[in-house]
Amino acid sequence: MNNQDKNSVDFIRAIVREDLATGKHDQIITRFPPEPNGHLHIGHATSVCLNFGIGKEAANGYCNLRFDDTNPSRESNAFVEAIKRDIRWLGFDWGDKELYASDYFQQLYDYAVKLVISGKAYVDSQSPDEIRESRGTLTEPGKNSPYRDRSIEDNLDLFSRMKSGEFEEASQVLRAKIDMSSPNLNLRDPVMYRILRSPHHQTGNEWPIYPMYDFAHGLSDSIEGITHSLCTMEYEDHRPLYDWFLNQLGVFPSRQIEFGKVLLSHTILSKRNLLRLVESGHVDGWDDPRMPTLSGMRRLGFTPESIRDFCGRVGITRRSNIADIALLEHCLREDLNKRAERRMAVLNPLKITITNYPENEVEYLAALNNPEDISAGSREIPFSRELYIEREDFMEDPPRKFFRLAPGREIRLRYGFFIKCENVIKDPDTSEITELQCTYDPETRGGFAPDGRKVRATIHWVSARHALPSEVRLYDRLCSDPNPDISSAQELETVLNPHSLDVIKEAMLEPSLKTAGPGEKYQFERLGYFCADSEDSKPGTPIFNRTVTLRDTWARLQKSQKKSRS
RNA sequence: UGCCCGGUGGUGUAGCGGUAGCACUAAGGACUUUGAAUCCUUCGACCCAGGUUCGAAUCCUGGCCGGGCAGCCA
Repeated sequence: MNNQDKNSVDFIRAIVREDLATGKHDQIITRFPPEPNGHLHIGHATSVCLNFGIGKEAANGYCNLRFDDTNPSRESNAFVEAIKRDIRWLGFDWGDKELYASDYFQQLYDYAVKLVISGKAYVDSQSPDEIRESRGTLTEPGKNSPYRDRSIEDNLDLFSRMKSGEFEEASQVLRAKIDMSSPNLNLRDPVMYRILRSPHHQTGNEWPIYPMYDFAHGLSDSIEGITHSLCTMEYEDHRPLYDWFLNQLGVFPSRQIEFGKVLLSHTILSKRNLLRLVESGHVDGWDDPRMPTLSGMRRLGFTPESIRDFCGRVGITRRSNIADIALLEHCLREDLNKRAERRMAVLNPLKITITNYPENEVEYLAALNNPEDISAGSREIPFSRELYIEREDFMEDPPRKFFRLAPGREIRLRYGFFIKCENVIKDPDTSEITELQCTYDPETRGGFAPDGRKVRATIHWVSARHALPSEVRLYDRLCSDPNPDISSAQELETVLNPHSLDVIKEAMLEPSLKTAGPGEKYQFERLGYFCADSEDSKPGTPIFNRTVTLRDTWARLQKSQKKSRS
């Protein structure tokens, strides 16, 4: 049984496959139904990929984008636009199927009237408090409303007066007449319509009453002919109600199927806490590169391909799960490794002088843009007497296994020359190293030694005179804890990674980076993947965000050495 | 002590009656003009207890653990 079953699909695709095979459906229609009251995040990406993915895979299938806009008091058009942008960016397309539950308000109202006429719905004039009290609890049944047995005529009259705006908010509701003693709370005469005076972003002031989710959602699905209505597990208890409305009305029976939400380690995903982050100023807004929102991830430098790959690898099940952010990062690196052009940049510069290199000379050396993709070509980088290298790449007293530059040691400058450290210059007061004096071997141009001698290390560098000083923002995971417990954390600070952002005001970049446009992605060799910030970069002075580091075996080695020493 | 769902290595997932596969992670090694990438190796799991069966991760029962549900939110 050790052969990979290539036909293995998630349980939802298995159902779809079966429905096609049995002829239950000859066309598959799904929908992605965001409420326009927040931003999409990585958790939503699973659902986007699932719904649009299935819509795309099935023969002549498709997926509607339907905004679930039944609560005007907390929704807005700005969210509609942001959500559309994010889905498009992720790589999905809804054709002309940009739909709104509000498109069906009249139809939904007519359905409600039908239920009133058939004695399955009634207007309840209890206060919200009374309704809540009579609903019962998890362990006790509810009690019937005193208005439950109003005549159909009275109900019709009252409901139409609700619609014409005669009543105050919260004074009346329309409820389905089901069973106040049901063990499923959703079936205890759920509210179908309430009175809301907020203007609606799509329908303006046309309606004073709005349908509740349970009533609107399934019927909207049915109206659109949705065959498989996919949602997360918390709606499972709503399924009997979903089916009840469709059955009572005898309309197209869309099928609701639930799947488990995907959480991500080392971050926060709940709408409430994301909002807290933004409002408290811990992050810079919904698109702060630390945010797990799609807009934040886009700004950080994520590619849509990597996110889709991640969603596919995590898969779909009915279990609750927390995916490891390391998997997301892996998907990103894998994608960027083959696509991002390489550049050199020194984050923490240490000046070196090549003492045997002529004072005013400059020469240009060819560097591969992407060793993984020769078609990416090459570029020329200037070399001169004074250079910057990474401070971390030199140690005066190197430990075992440190292969980089050290006194008397020869290493290679990438695409440059072999250099040897001859002298270390320090600040006499602080004894901080201020400069290294090195010699180079002109015979090693391009990094090859004609005599065949080897060096242990190759490091990156930038010509001091030609370097582009630039701001670089080093982002890291939002939370230090893999599974931050924010339910009990009063202070967000207790779960946030204090080093989620370190700003380097003056990193030294290779000059070719001067023209990097917003959103352009590069690998800074030996450091990581970086993306020109789309908000704060100016023409000629890009600001770079570190999207993700390279895997760093040396850093890990150091860490474990430190640990074993202490 | 209500109803519903779930429980396979650290994480995610496959397996659907013939005793566990894949990916990520981790550890080691090869290679290397990125301590990257690539390649190879290794560690590592069926929640528990009964039952059915020649045979159970798969079916049944009970328990334990985790999640969801008491908005005129979605």
